[in-house]
Amino acid sequence: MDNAKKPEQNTYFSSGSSWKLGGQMDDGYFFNNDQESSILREFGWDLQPEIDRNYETGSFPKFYRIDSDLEGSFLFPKNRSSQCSSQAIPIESVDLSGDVSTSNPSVSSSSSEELPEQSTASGRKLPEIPNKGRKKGQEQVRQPRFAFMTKSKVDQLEDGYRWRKYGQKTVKNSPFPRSYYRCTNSKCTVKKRVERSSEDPTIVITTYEGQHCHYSVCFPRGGVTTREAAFTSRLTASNPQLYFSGMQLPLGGSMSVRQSPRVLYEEEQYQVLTEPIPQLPPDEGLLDDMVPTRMRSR
DNA sequence: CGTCTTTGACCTGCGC
DNA sequence: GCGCAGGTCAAAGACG
Repeated sequence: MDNAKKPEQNTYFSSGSSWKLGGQMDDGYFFNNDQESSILREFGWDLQPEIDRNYETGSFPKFYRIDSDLEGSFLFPKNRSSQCSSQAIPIESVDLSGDVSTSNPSVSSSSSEELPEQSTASGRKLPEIPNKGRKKGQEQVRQPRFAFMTKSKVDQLEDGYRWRKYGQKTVKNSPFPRSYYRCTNSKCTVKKRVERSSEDPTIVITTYEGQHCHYSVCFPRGGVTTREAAFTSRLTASNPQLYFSGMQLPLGGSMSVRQSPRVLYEEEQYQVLTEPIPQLPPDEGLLDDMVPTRMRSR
């Protein structure tokens, strides 16, 4: 990555060994790169500037609205059965242990290519099956990964899903620890890592691994509902099999209640967009995913 | 009381 | 074989 050309506030995505695409907040475009925009258009997305929030909030800085005719129909795609499909096209996994700026830019964003066995750029295999439960020599199945860097003052970015922290480790050559989270849905194996860049402490590197096989928590809770939630839900709803650079975008509904609230509210600049997203009737069998136990019991 | 975070211990793979 | 680093487990405590 070229730091000299790096926008002041931006986000980079990666699902391979390279980071791609910076999006500036103040120019109204997230995917302001022709090549990347064309990729998105291949997915049938109609790119329109949609959301603008500064990095003080810890939210995604910029989104695009897609398929304007989907308004009001998000959260519940017509083809619901595909939500849990496993048609992710595996691609090279992200290796964030090293210098992301030295990654290989030749990794294509095309999702039409199926690549063989996944491994990190360093060749290190990462455990998927719990170490203690894995037999020696047992094949490790790697989930596709998707990572992005976002300028943010808070570590926990809103992504619409509820996460449980299960570990934290210090990172070599970095003063900032790396946190490990798992999706709180018992049936969902998605994990994410959150760490700050040692080179630029204002940058949060979030790596998702796996696919959510459920809907995000999308009901407004305590008035905390974001337009990002609406948008991201729309993304997964409109194209549940959408994988950016090989993996489904890890996007979902409103922020989780336990997403480090102390951190969030300690940020004086933190502000919540109050425009509500349309509430849609819960679907059978997905109540667990969409309505937390506490809410249902009240 | 259920859920979540914290944190030290443990496991595994890799490089030397 | 050893040390290191990344990743995970699980007990304890905090929180609402």
